[in-house]
Amino acid sequence: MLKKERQAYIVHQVNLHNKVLSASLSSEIDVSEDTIRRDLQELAEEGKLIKVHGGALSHALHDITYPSKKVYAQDSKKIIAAKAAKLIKDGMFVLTGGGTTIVELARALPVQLSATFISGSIPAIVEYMHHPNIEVIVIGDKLSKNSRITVGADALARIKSFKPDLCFLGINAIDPEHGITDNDWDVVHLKQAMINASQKTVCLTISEKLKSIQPIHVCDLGQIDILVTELSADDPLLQPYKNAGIAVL
Amino acid sequence: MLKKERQAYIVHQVNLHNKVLSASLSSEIDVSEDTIRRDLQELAEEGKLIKVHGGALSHALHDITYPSKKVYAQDSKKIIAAKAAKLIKDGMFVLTGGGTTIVELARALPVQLSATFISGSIPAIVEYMHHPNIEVIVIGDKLSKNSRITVGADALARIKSFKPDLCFLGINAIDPEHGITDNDWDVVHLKQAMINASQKTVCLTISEKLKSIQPIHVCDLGQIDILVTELSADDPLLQPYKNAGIAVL
DNA sequence: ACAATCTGTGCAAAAACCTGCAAAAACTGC
DNA sequence: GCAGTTTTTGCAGGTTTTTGCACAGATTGT
Repeated sequence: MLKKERQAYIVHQVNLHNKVLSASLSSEIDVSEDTIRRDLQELAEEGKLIKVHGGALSHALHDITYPSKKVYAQDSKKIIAAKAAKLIKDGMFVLTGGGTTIVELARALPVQLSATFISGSIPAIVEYMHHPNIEVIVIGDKLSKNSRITVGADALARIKSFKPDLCFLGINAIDPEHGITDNDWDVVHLKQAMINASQKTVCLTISEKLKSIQPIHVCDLGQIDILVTELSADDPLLQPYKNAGIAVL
Repeated sequence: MLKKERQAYIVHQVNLHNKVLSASLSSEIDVSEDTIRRDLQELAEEGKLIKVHGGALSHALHDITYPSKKVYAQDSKKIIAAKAAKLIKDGMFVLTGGGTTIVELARALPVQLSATFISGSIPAIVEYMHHPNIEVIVIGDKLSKNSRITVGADALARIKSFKPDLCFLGINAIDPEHGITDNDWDVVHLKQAMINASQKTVCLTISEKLKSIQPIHVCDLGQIDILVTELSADDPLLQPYKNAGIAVL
């Protein structure tokens, strides 16, 4: 990895998470902490960030206006993203849906990961675009404004033409009895196509949605392979899903 | 391998992957690293890429990671965008390419405009997404990181299936004699497909590029209908294009 | 206060770079 | 066609940059 590239990544991380730790950057990028420190120092001199003991902070954090446009339950989603990111290995083809959890997953991907991501979600694509070693394939079609994902016959047909290793879905409702449900007709079709195309399906959800139901049926529990929540794997809430044969992280 | 050919290959690699390493290029093309270094140096002087220790980076990476950096000649581009926006009427189907000028156009669209935009440029799509009355159709395919636009056979085929009223292209080089030229093989194909599909083609460019030439031919002047620059329509620089039958704004 | 962590400095090895040079290739004018 | 010139390329050398490590001093939290 080039020095400039590394520094660009650090700036990106700072802007994204408002803070970075020297130690975690060091292990992420796989260089010594000394190098990270030297990078932070240079970037601080250029005014790109603010260096503090143990890492660096973004300039925005020092601003008076700390906008509370926080994503709902963002902390939980970060935990989910970190767990899910570990499932992706170098060289994989990964299909992802939309939603804030998927965006968090995109942000949590390690720098050195070299994989191909297929998606129709514009916010997710924007995140993938920033990762140096990730190839992006955009699924085209009409853009649904509220979900910010492409939907329609074209998108469905294109998804069918792939055979990705993994598929990540952020889901709105899951229930041991009724399986996965949703409330948007187009998005339901998309999710079904994605599940059918993929070798393994991973569902991401915050625990709050673990026993909820929406009007449209997406698929039964049998069709999903892995469920990721912010809870620890032995939480009693997850037992019904383990009983259904789903691996729980 | 010819020198020009080699340099074109390097530029293409940079456009595609956002970075190149001197060492890997050297073994790929089978020339010494010194030669690669000299190439990178020349290309950097021409502004085609950014040379760094160990290789080179694309300009796009810098734009992405340092968003504070001003878009080149942004004031001129805002003027161009304002003029171009007037061409779009309610109900139209509009095909747009990529580039900062197109993004400015997207920002300059009036709120009440209700039209359908078709594009493969991610930054442009992000802008369209924010407009309440605009429908967006995304052209899918592999994402070229440098130009942040989808390129490939799929994108070309999809463009051919539309018959939009207008097509807006941000162009890198135009010349009264050689017409429109560019430097990225994939983008050239895209532009050609867009021009052929559309009923009318509108080219946006800052005056600085009015008499410049790039290595790959896109189309002749006869194929474009309207040229928009930041200059006033009676500027002598624009006379050759008016003589060629192009409407100038 | 003390232990753990983080920081700055100096140093050494590796990698990348620059300069000058010479051979080979391409071009030029005759 | 051919001698002379220019361009291109690889190589040898010496220089600079980058990076990891060691160690001593500073900072932090309990």
